[in-house]
Amino acid sequence: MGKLPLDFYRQEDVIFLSQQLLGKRLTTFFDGHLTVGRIVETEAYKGPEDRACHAYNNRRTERTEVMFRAGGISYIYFCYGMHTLFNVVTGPQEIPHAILIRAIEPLEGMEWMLKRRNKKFFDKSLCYGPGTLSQALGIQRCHNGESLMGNRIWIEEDEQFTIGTITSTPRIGIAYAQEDALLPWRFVLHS
DNA sequence: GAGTAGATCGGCT
DNA sequence: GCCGATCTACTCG
Repeated sequence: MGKLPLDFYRQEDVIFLSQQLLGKRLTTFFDGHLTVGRIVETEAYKGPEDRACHAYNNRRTERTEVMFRAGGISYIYFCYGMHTLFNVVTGPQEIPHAILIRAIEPLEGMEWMLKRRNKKFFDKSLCYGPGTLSQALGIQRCHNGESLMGNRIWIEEDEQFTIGTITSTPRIGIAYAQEDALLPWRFVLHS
């Protein structure tokens, strides 16, 4: 219930969508274990015109191919030799936009998040950061290209939740993107 | 508490 | 062969 529909993901404005995802419930259901976190930080990667995007200049490789598919699927890749980063592919087919989910706050399934992260108690490091949130939710590289309409990974509305203040800043870790490194395409939700 | 080195490997030039 | 959409532990003080 409340699962975001395909129409949502197929919208063209990836900057707008990055802000819309804030406050939503990112949910996974693997091996009978439900884990849910509220999305509190995102970054927009705007396809061909964005030097920070893997699909900059419409570069098509085996890795970037999923971004060219129609919105509503995952783009998951391996970074710095040890981290799995989860993105939402958006826009129509052939437009390689994606949104990196950078942080969540745990809502359900805390004991499984702790177990996957090998931690005893909650603190901010549990799922605050793109690598740690993937680990807490059990997201792995084999889930790349998976539909967000299925029953393993999806995003749902939270009718109870009232959105707070959103601020925008430059994106993290993309100094190589030259002039595009300064674009204010990172969005943070303050509670 | 702040700053930084080291880990570690796939993707692409 | 280089370096990355990062995290953690360890240093120093």
